[in-house]
Amino acid sequence: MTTNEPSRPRNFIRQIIDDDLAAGRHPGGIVTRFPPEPNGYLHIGHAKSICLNFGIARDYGGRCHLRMDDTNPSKEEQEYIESIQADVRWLGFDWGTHYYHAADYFDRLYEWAELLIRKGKAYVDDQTADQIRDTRGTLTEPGTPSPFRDRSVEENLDLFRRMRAGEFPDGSRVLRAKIDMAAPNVNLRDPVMYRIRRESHHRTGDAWLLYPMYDWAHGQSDAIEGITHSICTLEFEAHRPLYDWFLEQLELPHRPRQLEFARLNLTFTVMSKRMLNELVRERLVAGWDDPRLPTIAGLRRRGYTPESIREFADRIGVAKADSTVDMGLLETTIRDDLNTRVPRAMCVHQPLRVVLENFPEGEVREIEAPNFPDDPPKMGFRKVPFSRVVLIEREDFVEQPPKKFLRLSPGKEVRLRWGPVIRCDRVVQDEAGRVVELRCSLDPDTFTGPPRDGRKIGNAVHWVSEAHAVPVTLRLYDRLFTVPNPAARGEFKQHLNPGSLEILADARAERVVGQAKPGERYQFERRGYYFADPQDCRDGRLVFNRIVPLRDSWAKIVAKG
RNA sequence: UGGGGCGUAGCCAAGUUGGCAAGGCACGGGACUUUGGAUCCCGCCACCGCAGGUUCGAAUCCUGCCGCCCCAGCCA
Repeated sequence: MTTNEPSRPRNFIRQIIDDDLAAGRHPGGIVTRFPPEPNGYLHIGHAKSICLNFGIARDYGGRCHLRMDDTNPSKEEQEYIESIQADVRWLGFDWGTHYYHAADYFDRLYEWAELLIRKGKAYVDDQTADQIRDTRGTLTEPGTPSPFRDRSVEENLDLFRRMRAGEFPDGSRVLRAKIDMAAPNVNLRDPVMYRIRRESHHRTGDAWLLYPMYDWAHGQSDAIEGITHSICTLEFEAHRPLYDWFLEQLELPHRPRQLEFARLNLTFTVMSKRMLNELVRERLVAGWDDPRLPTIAGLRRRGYTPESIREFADRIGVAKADSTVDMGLLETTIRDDLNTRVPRAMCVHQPLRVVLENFPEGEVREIEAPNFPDDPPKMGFRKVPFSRVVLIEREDFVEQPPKKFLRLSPGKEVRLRWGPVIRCDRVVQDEAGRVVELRCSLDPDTFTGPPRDGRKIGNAVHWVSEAHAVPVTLRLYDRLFTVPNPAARGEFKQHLNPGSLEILADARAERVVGQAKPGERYQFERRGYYFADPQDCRDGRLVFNRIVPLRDSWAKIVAKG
């Protein structure tokens, strides 16, 4: 690229908007909307849409509305509305005063429905749901018209008003658009516009028992709000002719344009509301905000930042081809984000006692260590207490080291990060042969620099002073499923990863970590990025969620043999 | 032998009017390193779904074929 412009996400939708603008089509500016149905929690697929819609509004100096697509009283709940608002805000977007509900348009929609009836473009159908389905035809055969299709305008109006007044039982009649029962696009075979449902609506209460269908409500809602580009996912592409048809019949001055893009799929997880719902309901996860879930709430609880999710949305792009993004890309993105903004600290996950025999008992040496070694001034320093007994990671000691092993083993040396070089002199085992302690000696000249004799020390391992260690609980999260595409075939729950959560209750962190506030993040050196759980850090107990492990190239070498 | 979409490297994805294939991730190699982290270099043999055609020249235009996705809720 030879352009010096900061790379703006380019995609076919922005292309279309550019063209529209160039043609002078939107003098009032660009208006988009994010229209979730409040019947579940938002997930990262929604985040893609949110970033797209709000991102466009931001970049084109327009606005983006948040609209609850609440046309179905039986599935929607207040809890979801609140979570949706919280999630969009957390992602960093602001709808200003433009918060709406499709339900707020029920009156207008009703008036417009009467208008369609008067134009002879809609009729009341007395058939049962089964009859309607049976007469819709198939994908290859046309449907057959309802016997009620040609009622008079007067009769239709009368019936429709009585439907509204509650004279008929649920499901007994519907209002249908009169389009074409032989249309090759089945969505145009006289789609249902209204159904009767005696249910309280979370917003309109018992004011209505007539509820509009999505197709009838959506485009009109867009038109009412002055939406210029109504961006939705691919499965609505076949609905676009219907979307346009309603708008055309109503002869509204404002004509929003529907555009469709491919929804996000991610490997090793599921994104469908149904499956997510099942996992939560059956307690296979701890709730909608379980850190293993791809929900916004889950990612937030895990410790992901809104910046990383926005960056992820930019990296994956927007197109029309069905695609499944590698979970590794999300992980890389959060690592990149956290790398430069989170302080480092040491935390031993599974401690092994190391006694430094030539260091005086009772003496404590305060070591100054940079919080961000790549650029120390950026985050300053903290004091790390050092004493005769330290704890190191069990896996950093191996009695019979494989080739290329750079950590500790009998007779070998290793550096304690920011501390001295130590040599393993003796291994203490219990009756079962399990290593319980290492007796080591340190090289006092190496506290602040390399060995004077120039000998090379392979690696530095993290450690904590036993006497100063702060106990922490670590929750190591891993992918929720063991296969790349759990939703593919069969029962997705069969592929749940039994190791998706490992709890380490005996981890020990260095002193500074004891001051961590809920919601703070650290990079525990050589292990990964961690997040002090906002809810479970209580009564002085520290619980950290592993956001993502560090890249582990040693594991890769081992795996290759 | 319905309609609507989509097919560019293992995964995403740019490719405006045809001029002769961006970038990211992953992967491989190297440099550097008191995180086997980070960073920096280099590489990643692309029959642009396939086959024809038009053209001096096609991922881009034309024709035919193949594959995948969506649609037959009084769900959204």
